[in-house]
Amino acid sequence: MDKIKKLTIKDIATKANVSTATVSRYLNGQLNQMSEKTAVKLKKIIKETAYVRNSAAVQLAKQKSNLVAVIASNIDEYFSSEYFKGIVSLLSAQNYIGVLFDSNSDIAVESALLESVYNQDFAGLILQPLSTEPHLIDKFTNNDTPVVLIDRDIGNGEISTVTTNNFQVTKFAMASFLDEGFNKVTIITEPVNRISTRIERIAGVRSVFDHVQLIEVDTDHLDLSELSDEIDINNPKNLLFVLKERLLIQLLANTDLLNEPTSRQRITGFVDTNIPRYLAPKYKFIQQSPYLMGATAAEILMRQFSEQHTADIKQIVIPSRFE
Amino acid sequence: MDKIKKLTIKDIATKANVSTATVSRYLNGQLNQMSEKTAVKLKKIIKETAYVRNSAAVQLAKQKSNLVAVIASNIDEYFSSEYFKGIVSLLSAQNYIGVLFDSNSDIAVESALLESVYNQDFAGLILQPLSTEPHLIDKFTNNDTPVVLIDRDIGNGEISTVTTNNFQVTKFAMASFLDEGFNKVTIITEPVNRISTRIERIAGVRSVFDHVQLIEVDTDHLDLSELSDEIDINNPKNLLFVLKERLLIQLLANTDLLNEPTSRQRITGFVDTNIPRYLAPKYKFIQQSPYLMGATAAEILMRQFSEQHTADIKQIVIPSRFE
DNA sequence: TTGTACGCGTTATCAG
DNA sequence: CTGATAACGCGTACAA
Repeated sequence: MDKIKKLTIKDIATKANVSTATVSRYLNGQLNQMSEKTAVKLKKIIKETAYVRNSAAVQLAKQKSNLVAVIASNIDEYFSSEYFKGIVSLLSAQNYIGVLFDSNSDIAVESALLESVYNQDFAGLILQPLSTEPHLIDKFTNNDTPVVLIDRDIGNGEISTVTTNNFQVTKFAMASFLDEGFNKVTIITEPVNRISTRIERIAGVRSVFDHVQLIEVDTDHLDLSELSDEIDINNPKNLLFVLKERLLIQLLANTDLLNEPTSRQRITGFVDTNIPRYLAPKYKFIQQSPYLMGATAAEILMRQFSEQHTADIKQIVIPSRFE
Repeated sequence: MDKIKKLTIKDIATKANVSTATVSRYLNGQLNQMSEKTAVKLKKIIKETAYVRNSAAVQLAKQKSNLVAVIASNIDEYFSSEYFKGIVSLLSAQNYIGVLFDSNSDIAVESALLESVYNQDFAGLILQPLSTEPHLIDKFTNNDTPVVLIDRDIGNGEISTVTTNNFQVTKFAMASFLDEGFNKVTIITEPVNRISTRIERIAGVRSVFDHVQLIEVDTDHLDLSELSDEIDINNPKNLLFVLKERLLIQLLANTDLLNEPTSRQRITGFVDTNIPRYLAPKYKFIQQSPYLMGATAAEILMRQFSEQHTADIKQIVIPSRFE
């Protein structure tokens, strides 16, 4: 039951008959600054002793942690956990740790989290933004802390961003439905606010259809009967386009649209999981690639760690599929 | 665009005309060790300057971080994100940070994560275990790092654990179905292995029904037609009991059980979200309280932070509801 | 190529 | 009640 005394860089230095500075150089990959003999010796000893650096000390000396903050707008959603997985898989390969925070779709929470993250010297930040206030992020960039936005844009071109082709893929899908004879689209979404994904998707619909109805609902307090009153359900040329999977599932499960005599697909939307396909195997939906989006965001972030003056801002688009 | 120089404890001490030691005491809440006057003065200055401690320095000095590792067996599941939320809500109130890791249902990954977490001096660990090897956890307890298990037990009574009443609630639900005239149960689950939740649920079924069929499937590669061949689907007295929500949804969406002429509920299971209820509004399912489980685990963990020799091991049970 | 000495911000100890 | 000072473990000028 004894506490295991952890080795320090000093112990390693002593064992190897070199100075701590040399060990430190080895640990930081500055192998060209020492004889090959020394490097080999250190490699052996470190392996044998299973020595690991004390990350607190590293952090204190370097004035940066190995923590990357990831602020999701809602971690309940499959989309979030999936892109978080993508982020973590890349980060951990470079010994960074992804820390997941949840702004819970609440701008005040987001603001508090950003403040807290800022104060903790995180090495970087990946943010799925709620607000469009760039000044919240300026603190980080002024502090040389790289920031990457994911999923949503905030409209200033200063920050690297990973999104999907919301407008294009929506337009593509809508064009397909137009061909099938639809003449009206009812969009069902959570409140649009200034959320770029929703704005772009709606624009995608409007670029194809003239007759567009927009219904904003609250997922947690959805009144289906109230909703169906608003929808022109008996018009077979009215397409339902649902921007959020949970809403889509609820509608698929509770309307008769699935068992239409015409058996024509009259409802579609953005999906994250396979569940909508269980419910309607022959329907086509728009599917994103959250894992890839996360991995990409992490990659961009880490590139900014190494490059000195993070000159090139990148707007990366990971396309979605309509299928 | 200037870098903002962060204040140090030294700066505060100078401004207040006291020593750094005094400031440190104030920061640690040792208010009885100083005059009220000093305390008031410090409070004012710290508020005005918006000073925050450098957590790396704290960590180095205390030899413990403010990070709590949370290792989930699969973060894709709603159950995980929900209990993680519960954990975070309690931790953050005490300035601890929850770090989410995903063992991805892979014992090798779990083992590697534990090793990595151990080396990073996390303040504590909340683990949803895959393996039942206690020696993986001994390292932590030997090191005075508190550990709490969540959802699943590993069978040695040495570690605090938060679970639900898998056996009891299953038994209760089964008794209700027995009353309705069922005489056989088909359990559909992912491979049982040594996972305590699954074992207990199966035992709950067996405590009520004599005729029990067990089918182990792989969620990601589920062949529905193959499955229905195995099930005695035409026997109206055969109940389907599904241990995993994703499987349950898939079955609900793809079988005709929902539209039985008898309109009797012939399928049930454990659920995490409302989705199964969308599909079958009148059915009864077993619902856990993951958020509460997480909050409870965090509370136990934090109690172990303060108490010296974490004497009392607790086995907490958060009951599930059949409704 | 290698070593020394100091800085990083905080806490703990011991002396007043 | 308060202060001085030695750790804590590592990175990095600067020196050799």
